Amino acid sequence: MLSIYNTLSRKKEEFKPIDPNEVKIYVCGPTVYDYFHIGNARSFIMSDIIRRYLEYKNYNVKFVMNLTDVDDKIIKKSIEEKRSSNKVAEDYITAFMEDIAKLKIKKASVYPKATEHMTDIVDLIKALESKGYAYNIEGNVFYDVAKFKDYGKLSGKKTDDLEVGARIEINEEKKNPLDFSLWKKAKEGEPYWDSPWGNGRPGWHIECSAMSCKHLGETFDIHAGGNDLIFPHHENEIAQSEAAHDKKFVNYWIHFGFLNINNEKMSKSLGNFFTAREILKLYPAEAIRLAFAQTHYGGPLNFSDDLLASAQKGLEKLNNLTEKILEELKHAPAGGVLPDLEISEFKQNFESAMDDDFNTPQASAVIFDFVREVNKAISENQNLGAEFYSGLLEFLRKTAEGVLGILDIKSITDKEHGALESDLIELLIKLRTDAKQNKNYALSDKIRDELKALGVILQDSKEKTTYKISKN
RNA sequence: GGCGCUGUAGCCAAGCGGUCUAAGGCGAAGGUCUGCAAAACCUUUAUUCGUCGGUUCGAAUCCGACCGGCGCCUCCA
Repeated sequence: MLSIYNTLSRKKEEFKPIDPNEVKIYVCGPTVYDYFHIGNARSFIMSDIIRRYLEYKNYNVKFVMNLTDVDDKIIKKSIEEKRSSNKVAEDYITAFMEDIAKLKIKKASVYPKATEHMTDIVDLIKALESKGYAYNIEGNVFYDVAKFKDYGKLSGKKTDDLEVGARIEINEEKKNPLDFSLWKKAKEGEPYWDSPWGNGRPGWHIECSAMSCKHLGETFDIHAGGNDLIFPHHENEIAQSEAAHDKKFVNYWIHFGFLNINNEKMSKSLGNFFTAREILKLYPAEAIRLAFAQTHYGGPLNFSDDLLASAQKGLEKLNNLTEKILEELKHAPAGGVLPDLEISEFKQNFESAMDDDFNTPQASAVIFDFVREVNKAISENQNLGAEFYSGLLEFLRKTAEGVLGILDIKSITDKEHGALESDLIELLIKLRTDAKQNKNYALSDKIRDELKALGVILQDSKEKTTYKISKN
């Protein structure tokens, strides 16, 4: 049984999708005015793991991530760079897709863009207006927060408290400082769309309400995003969608903790960020994913080089074992020995960890327990059967690779060199082994050193010498 | 001021009433293997969970106070 911590109730709840076979998820995607940073990547990666686990559990997952491609920041950037805001958005969408792919994040079912949903957005605002939740002041349309009695139910805020403590700039036009823009009147030089209130563009919050409804329906299962979106963004989405449709908007709200740097939130405005692409030049996606998976998604995580370095180090263990399994699978006899190791137990532990509000730290601990126990079994037994090894591989394929995305079996299979190269290396190893047997250590060490200089690392074990290509 | 998160070994981090003399990763120390080395693998590594009280047969886990870190209330994943 899967349980999920729901921000709405502040409790773990049993997960029951509306349709028993299909899960509908909406995750707030990027505003495409820049490369996304590694803190944003945490939300994307964690929502990817959630999605993958639901698929592991045989749900059909409809996963929607919006792209905000019209916004103040994009306009600002387009002015700075003297090119159309369309072009700015387009370029960063391309970059976004590249980075997402490098992080091994599965593609969403749909990436709806705000600019392609103007009709839906306008219709939604019209519906709110006709129900008395919106008011128009000279082409600027605002949501009337006072009309929505449940306002604050997600963030736990009371409108009174907000009014007292808020640092909201008083806008003379608005009835209430909490009211937010649904439609912004176009200013000189800005992109605009036609609407019943005149030329303008949508506010940020309404996009998500309109697009989630369009692609997932008026009520759907899971809505996820960063902690900082709880208020006001998600609160406003609820206000818009529930006021317009008179039904519950979302059943489960999931929020991700921040990635901090020196215990401070990583953010564009503080300037203390690294882009995901920078980090991807230093570490493989698997290391980044493991580093994130080793902390629960809801808590804060302090980002550092050390964090990624130790994750990468840990990953080598997993890769070594996988490599060993693949190697053994080539020779292992059918019907060989089956050691006393219950793969099903690890599978069960993995599932119960993930079932408990996606406890990825526990789940990755299960993977490492598995690695240790398998290594032990391999060293204690001889002549292990092919059936055993393929069972191991199957487990890793489904869990470490399939759900957590911390293993890439194919990259281990595809050695980065051709058949000729591997034959030549094998030849040198053979010559070195002969030299060793003749106790010509000067020569054997020379071969080892020269190969190392070329990035080929030899590893002697009892029966044979193997090699590894080190990536520079 | 309001709302929320958080404090567990040298570092990162699960656990949230008994199976905890507390997972897992990094690091460190031993060991196996080896001509040597490297790698790999194995083993060990917190009687203790910010502090002080309380509840309980029993608390890292619940309650209270205090101390410390962070975030949201303005765009932000």
